[in-house]
This record gives sequence, C-alpha cells and structure tokens, in this order.
Amino acid sequence: MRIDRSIVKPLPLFSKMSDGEIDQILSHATSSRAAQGDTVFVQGTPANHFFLLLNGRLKVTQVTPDGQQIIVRVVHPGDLFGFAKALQRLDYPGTAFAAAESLYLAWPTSLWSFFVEQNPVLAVSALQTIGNRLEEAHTRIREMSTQEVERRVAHAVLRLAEKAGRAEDGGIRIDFQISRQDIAEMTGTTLHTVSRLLSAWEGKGLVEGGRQKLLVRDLKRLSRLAEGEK
Amino acid sequence: MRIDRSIVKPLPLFSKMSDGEIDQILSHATSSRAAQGDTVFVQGTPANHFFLLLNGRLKVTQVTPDGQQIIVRVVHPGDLFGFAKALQRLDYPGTAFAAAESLYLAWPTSLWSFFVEQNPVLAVSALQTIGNRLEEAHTRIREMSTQEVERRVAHAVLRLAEKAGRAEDGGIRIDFQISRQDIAEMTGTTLHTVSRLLSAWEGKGLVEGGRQKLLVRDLKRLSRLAEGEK
DNA sequence: CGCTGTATTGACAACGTTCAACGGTTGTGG
DNA sequence: CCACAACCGTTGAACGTTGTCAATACAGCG
Repeated sequence: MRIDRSIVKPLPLFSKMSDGEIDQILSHATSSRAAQGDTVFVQGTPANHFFLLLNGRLKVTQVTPDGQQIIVRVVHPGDLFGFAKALQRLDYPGTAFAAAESLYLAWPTSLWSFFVEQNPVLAVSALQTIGNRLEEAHTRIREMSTQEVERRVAHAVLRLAEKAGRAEDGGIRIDFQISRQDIAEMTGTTLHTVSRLLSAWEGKGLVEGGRQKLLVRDLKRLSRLAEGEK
Repeated sequence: MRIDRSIVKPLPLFSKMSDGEIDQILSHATSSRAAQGDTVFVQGTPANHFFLLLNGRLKVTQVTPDGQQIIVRVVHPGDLFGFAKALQRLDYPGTAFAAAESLYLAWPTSLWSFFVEQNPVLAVSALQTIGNRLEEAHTRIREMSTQEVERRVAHAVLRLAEKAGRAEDGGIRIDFQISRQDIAEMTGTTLHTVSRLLSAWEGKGLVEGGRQKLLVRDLKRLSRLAEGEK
C-alpha cells in the first residue's frame, strides 16, 4: 500500500519529523475507506489498530450498560483516533462510525511502542494530543456542571462550526450529517429540548435547520448566547 | 535535597525503572510540605513545575469566568499532578490546594522533555496516566449526561471511599475533610441537594455525616443505589 | 406507496435549583 | 476564657427549566 508523504506532511503530528521517518511510519500503514454509516471499530472489541483520519468525519459513541448513548467526540480530518492501547486499554472504549464518506490510515497497535521508542517526538505529540482531548473533556464537564442547556447547545454548535464548518452564502454550513439527537448526546440533554432550541433560534434568524442539516447564519449573536448574554 | 528511592519505588510510575534511573530523576526533585489549606499552584499562573503527591490529599479546582467553581479532581498519594506543560499549556488550568497536610515532590517543567527523551518508559507511563484521567473524565461526562443526581452523588461517594477510604469500625471513613459543597462541585449539583441526599441516606443507615466528615456504613446498598436500583 | 427514522410541538410533571431562615461548630481575638 | 464571627449544614417552600409522554408531520428509501 503506497501512501504519499505529502498527504500527512501538513499535519501537526508529523510536522517535526524528517521525510525518512515519515516514510518509515507510513510503510506500516494501511489505508481504508468507510462509507457513511460504516463502523471503523466497535466498543468492547480488542483494540488491534490505531488510526488517523485523512478525510471525512467520524462520530465516536459510548453506550452505557442500561442502553443510554452519548457522543464522546467527533473526529475531524487529521485527528488520531482509537489509540486505546496507548492508554493501557485492551479494548476500544467506544464505537466509531462514519458520519460521511471517510478515508483513514490504520496501524497495528503492536507497533505503537515501537514507534514511540524510536521517535520520541511522536511521544510528545501524542501526549499533547491526549492533553488537548483531556482539556476538551474538562471543558465539557465544566459546562455541564455550571451552564444551562441553551448555552451548552450554543457552545456545541459553535465548536462544530469551527471544526467542521464550510463557508456558504448566508452562513456556515456544518459539513456532515448531524441530527438533533446527535447534538443532544453531545450536550447531555434530549432531542426534544434541542429541537425546541433550534426552532427558537431559527425564529430569531440565528440558524437554519433541516433534516440532519444545520447552517449557522449569525455566528456573532450565537457566540453572545454561548457566553451567557441574553 | 536527599530523597530516598524506596519512597517512590512502589509507585506504578517508577515500577519499570532501574534504581539508577530513579535516582537520576529524584536528584532533580525538591520536596515540599503543604499545610491544610495551602495552595500548591494557582490557576492561570505559569506552569513552572510538575509534581508528584507522596502523602496527604489535594483538591484541584477550576473557576469559570463568571465565578462558578468545580472540582476537577482529587489528587491521591502516588498521583502525578500539575503537568500542564506536557500538554502544551503554559499555565496551570486549575488551582491545587491541600485538603489535608500533604507532602509532594516538584520538578521544573523544563526537565520534562529531557526526562521523556532519556527515558521512554516514562513517556509510556505518562501516557497511561493521562489516558486514565481521560477515561475518568469521560465517565463523569457519561454520568452527568445520563444519570440523575442521586446516582451521580452515590458514585462520587463510592469513588472517594475506594480511593481515600480507611476502614473504621462501623464503616469506611473518607480520610480527609470534605464538605457537601465539595461533593456538589464534583457532581455538578448544589450543596442543598447533596445535603438533602445525605440526610436521606443517613436516615436509611447508608452513611453517617458530620461537619466535613463522611462515613460509609453500607457499601453494598450504596453500590446498588449507584447502579440505579431503587 | 407504505415504512422507518427524523423532527416538531403541546401538555404536563418533576427533579432539582433558588431563596430564605435557622442552628450548630470551629476558630479567633479581645 | 468567653464572645463573636465565619463557616458549614439543615430544612422548608416556591419556582422554573427540562425531561417525559404523546400525537402528528414529513422526508427518504426500498
């Protein structure tokens, strides 16, 4: 499987590596394609690979023993994902599936420590990646602890616009299929409440809805809402 | 500052290092003592050191721009803490203060990458540590998203009993001063609700309260409560 | 064309917060 | 050593945000 160096070179993860090192790492990778709805890995199964998303969009979900579901995170192009093994886990803590046609690289987890030991820069990068993820998690905890639902949903939509937004006439289009249920699972509420909020916002001209679609019309006012100003 | 190897040797973080490596790392450490109420580092200040708790108990809090406070985590003996720099942050994201008389080691953050590059085992350990922390955060998010307050508080108390419990006749004593307000900040609720819950539990013989004190009398029934069985 | 998944909306209940008052304990300073 | 302040905890009552239940509508797809 031949993967061109130029594809990954712009990514922060590889920015400090030499061409040789990159080629060395890429030579062990396999690339795969996931159609919308396909799962990449499943919660509870052995973590045999870790991945890098090149293209598309993934949702990572967790299901609780009693059947409730939450969205742990959305994976954007350039993100590492599914490196459970690095965190001393044997199985995947969640399920990843494609929210849009996606392209990704995969490595056997057995190579992780080999890479890290051979390439300390990778270790530092990985630490930073997980560090960012930890910070995101804390942000989410802080929001859920202290903010009312409307602010949380506003924040979530803003983050989506930033990470997955595509400019369009009249606003910023969230560039993959996302349902009210998804947003509810990202913010710890119910799809009913989300639906009500989005309807209200649409009435004020802040956003424009649609089936699995979302367009942010007024980023500024939405930001103010997220900051708690009525 | 002479720190004996035997103090840290049993800790998972050092378990895979040779005596020489441990000594090398310890030679750069300074040890300090914090009286109850003392702060170890303050949110927003430059992250000049990272730490290891030897003894005692710390609480790490975050204050939101509008003055709300949450408890990010409780630091137990043997835990690394305050390694913001490793996560590509320049300042501490929270404030750490002693909930009990505490003893800890400190290293200048400038040595972090030096240690990691010289000792890949440390990098792997650190990754695992942060990985665990990330998992804890996700657990908390999942609980806050899907569970009602009573279950969340029950879980929080159980975790405290597990991590900071000391056997006592009649139950498990939480081994440091903890207020209802603290528990509220750990679970995303108010001290009023926590107070009501603990009172109700005390009536049922599950726990025994007191000013800044908590004794778990019936671990089994509390666990059942945490699992959602009424 | 009917089925399935998604979305909207209303009515209602409730869980938990907010507001308020009070009691008890600890620690401090005169 | 006592008085008092500061802090922690308890409890009641009222309110409101949000979840639950339910009915309907609509889009996409086989």
